[in-house]
Amino acid sequence: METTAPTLSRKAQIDQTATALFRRRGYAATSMRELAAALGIEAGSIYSHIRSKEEILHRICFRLADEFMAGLRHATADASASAATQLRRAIESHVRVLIHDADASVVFLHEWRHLSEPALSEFLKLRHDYEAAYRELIARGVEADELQTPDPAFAALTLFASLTWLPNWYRPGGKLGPDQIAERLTDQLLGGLAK
Amino acid sequence: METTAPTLSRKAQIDQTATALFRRRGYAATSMRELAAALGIEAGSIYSHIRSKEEILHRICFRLADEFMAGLRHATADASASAATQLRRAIESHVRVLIHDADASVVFLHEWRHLSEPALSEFLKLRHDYEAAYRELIARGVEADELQTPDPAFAALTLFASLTWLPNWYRPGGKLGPDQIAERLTDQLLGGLAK
DNA sequence: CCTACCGATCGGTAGG
DNA sequence: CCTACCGATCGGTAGG
Repeated sequence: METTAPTLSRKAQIDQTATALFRRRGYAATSMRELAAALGIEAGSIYSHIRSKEEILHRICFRLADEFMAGLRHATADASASAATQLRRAIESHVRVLIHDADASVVFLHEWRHLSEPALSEFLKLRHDYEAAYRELIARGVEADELQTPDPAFAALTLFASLTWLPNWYRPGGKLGPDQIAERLTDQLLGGLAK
Repeated sequence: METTAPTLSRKAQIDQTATALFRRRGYAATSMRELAAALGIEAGSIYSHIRSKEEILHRICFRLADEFMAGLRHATADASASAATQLRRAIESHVRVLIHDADASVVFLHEWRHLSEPALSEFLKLRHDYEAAYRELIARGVEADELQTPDPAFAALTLFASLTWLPNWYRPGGKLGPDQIAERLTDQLLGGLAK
């Protein structure tokens, strides 16, 4: 019987193990020697697969940025769908990424500030565009009278807040799945506004 | 004319400067030499006022825990007030601490994990009790039919999410003051539920 | 509060 | 992938 677990390349193993460590202890507090120990090799050996510690962080942050962006594009691809529907789909996609790639998501959310320039500015621009797209969706929904909220900007803030907080409480196998979480967020945070 | 600015003790200056640095760069990524430079003294000199780097973090985290706890106690002291009123007052108090002590609040919210035992466990217990008190308030409000929400536990999560996210967007002098933010949070997050 | 320093650890490299 | 090591920097201390 052959093994079914796909064999990760050493580089992929490094990324995966580093992601878990960066999440648990923070990027700055994680040493390359800890990472090496977790991989069962010596510290120096890591550098035949990667160039620097920050390169790992860079890869994690921008890979996740890509995933979130791709989900958003997919959710808004159907121009015939209402803004409310596009928003719900976007939230669902975001929640799925958070849940499916939980460790990397938390690193993406909290450790990006340790990127140095010019990566830091690139990252912030991506995040700004992502958030702007959500604000735009909410604004369109309000304008089309599909959504109602007393303060669209505030609604967007609470939405991002809840999405960012999710990894702090979500446990796989809990009573709420991705779809139900997305539904609750869409309904409750935006004022139960899907009319 | 006498100076009105109160002269901070050197220890208080160290705490204040460290708080700003810990917020901006993170606890682990902030060195005592950076802190010393920001204070205009040499690194070794800091240690005539404090015992260790972690002692500073400890003081920040537990001072803020005290502030949040005291606000909660004050908000719930009037037993004749409804649960909804107590909840609104508690949120107002929390928002005021976040805004008034912004740097320290962010350190409290994100850098506590660098505390070592037994402080870490003490801290987590305080936070757990604090969150439990909010869940209790929400549950009492729902039971008394003063609040309505499809899922009280979920409402509590979105509330903490929004409170934790606030320092990320709040700018002093913006259009929303503490009271209005607290009102929006109470109304919008809990389903516009103050009947 | 400074000078001078401690041992430990950091990210990273050379050579095999 | 390991051994052996680099210079830099870390938190912290002794002595004045």
